[in-house]
Amino acid sequence: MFVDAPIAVLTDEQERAVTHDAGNLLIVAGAGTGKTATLTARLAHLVESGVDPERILLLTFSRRAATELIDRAETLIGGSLASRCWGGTFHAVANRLLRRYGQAIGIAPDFTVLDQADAADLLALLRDEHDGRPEGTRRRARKDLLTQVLSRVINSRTPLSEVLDRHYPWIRDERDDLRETFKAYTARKRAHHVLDYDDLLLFWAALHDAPQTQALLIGRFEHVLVDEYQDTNALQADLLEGLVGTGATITAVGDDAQSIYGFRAATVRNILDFGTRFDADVVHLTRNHRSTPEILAMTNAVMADASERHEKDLVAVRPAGARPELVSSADEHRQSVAVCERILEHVERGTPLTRQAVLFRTSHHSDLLELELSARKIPFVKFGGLRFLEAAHVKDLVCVLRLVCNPVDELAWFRLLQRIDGVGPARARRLVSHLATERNSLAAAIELGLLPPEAVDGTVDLVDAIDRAAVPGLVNAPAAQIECVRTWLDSVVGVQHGNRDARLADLDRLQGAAALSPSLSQFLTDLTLDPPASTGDLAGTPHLDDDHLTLSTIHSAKGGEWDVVQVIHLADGNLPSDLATGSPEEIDEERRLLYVALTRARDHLYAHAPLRYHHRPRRRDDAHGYAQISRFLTDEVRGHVDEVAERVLDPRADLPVATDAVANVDALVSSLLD
DNA sequence: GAAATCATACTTTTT
DNA sequence: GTATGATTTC
Repeated sequence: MFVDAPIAVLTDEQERAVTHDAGNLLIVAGAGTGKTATLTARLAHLVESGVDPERILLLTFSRRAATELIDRAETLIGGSLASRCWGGTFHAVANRLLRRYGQAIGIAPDFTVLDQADAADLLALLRDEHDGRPEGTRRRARKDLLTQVLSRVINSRTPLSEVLDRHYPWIRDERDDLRETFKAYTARKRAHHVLDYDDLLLFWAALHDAPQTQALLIGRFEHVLVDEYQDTNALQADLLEGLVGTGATITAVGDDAQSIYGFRAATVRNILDFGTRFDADVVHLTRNHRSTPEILAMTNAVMADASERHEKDLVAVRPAGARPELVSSADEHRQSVAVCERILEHVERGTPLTRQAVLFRTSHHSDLLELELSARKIPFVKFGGLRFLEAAHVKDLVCVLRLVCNPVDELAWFRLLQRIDGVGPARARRLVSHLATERNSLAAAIELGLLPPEAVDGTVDLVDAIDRAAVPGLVNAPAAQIECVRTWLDSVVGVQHGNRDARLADLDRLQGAAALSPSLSQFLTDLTLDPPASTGDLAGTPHLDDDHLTLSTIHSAKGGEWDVVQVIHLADGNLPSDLATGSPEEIDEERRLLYVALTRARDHLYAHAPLRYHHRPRRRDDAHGYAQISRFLTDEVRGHVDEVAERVLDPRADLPVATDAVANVDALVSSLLD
């Protein structure tokens, strides 16, 4: 996916960044200016100049990005030196540090990590426990929202009431309930040695704050390299400050024009303030080595309209190429056809599928295209969007496995017990508190009448399965452990939501992936901290050898580049998404999103705009689904593209013909004549 | 207290 | 079109 050729010879501006040796450094690297090459070279440079790789920390946005950086640095300097340096996401690194040093601040090393869905479940559970049923018929915030609110409070370090006012005004009057729920949630997590994503960062910060652990960490990392700095949040910036406090030198790389994670409380302030806050030198990379001048002219024009000014335009260094095309199609279906035709054209002209990508704002934007691709037998791998982990059957498997590792995992019990006929939320809750206090006393629970008779068998089967998988002999054989619980699991899979066969296949794939893990708990942690990013990730390697096209959300395409890029659904409501047009800031972020998408292209860029949507009229006053072309494609921008109408347009010709209309009129007339 | 039915926000991007 | 929560039913 990341195919950019390393730049053999560094430019002057890159060279300065690579060899900088006077404290903290900020590299403002515009799109395609050789950011990865520069970071790689700097890593290699550090190692060659004698820094112990063990004392280098690479903070990236995904584990994939970290391993790629390390691999490339290795090829530069040879040997396996670089493989010893630390790398990964903020969360993954926090996880490692806390397992090693957490004990000193009261974190048991065997904590489990809650993913967002778990956190939401727990919050909902506690809210119900706490305020029982609220008076009146008032409708409460849904549980996903609870995690969002709390997470924003923590990551942006902003008080609850302010977060509510600014971002969630419609649930402002639930503030008191929310506060109580959040407190109970925190207490419960602490009591059960469970950390959520935000806790990982908070406790990492605590490692810096506590004198004992800070002493341990002094000198632990000499150099910290942070990628995609524009997408970090306030809490993460504080973490860097903590690292500086232990003697680390920071190199941050980012581009304020590519900041697209505001919804996760990321703030451009981080990159804007870095220079002063960390007393850092700033180097700008402005020469774009990736795209043709024609493509750059268009992307520069898109950013020119941003309400917030950014660095000056990028300068192209590549020779002239083809102008980007703005392709309008009659509707979504024609758009898919147009995309496929261009893909095949480029394949014929010598660009393999792996060097082509189709990008879009939201995951389901590719639904129709996926059908068309399958029909034409064009292989693809999709990145981003609904994750594997969120599917009910996968969560079920994960919960059983968590119980194998930790028999008192309340959340897991709570979820699984409800899979059993005759057990709902109320019985599940009572059983959970029983099982959590008196381990393994299922028999006692049955005697106490906590289970209705018809549910006994299913529950016994579940407990047996877990016991079988938890025998000491299997501890280092995750796949075998999964096998033990499969019989029970397979009996409940798909009962609620159907689609049984596909779900069983998913479980098979997970089992295959688990076989590669050293232990079950390691497998589970990896799964939550570094979930499979693409549909192909778990399918095993054969998939990846094949020539395949990349489909990706724009968010997941960050950092990637392809020879041919097609961006689809450039219509108002889709990009900008109509869910994100509430404030000027949000619209600006949507614009940057488009900018990120367009700047992924090296040689050929196509922007697709369907003019009509059959399925979903975006607005009531637009009942026929006619679309406005994205507001970001202004006349100025369109001056830099060739406009292609996929087909002579008379959208009305596509309206379904009401075959009985004439007959109805005739019937009416004849009835009047009677 | 579980299961079935109903009503109504909400619909995205990810560690 | 969907998923979650509230309500009613068994």
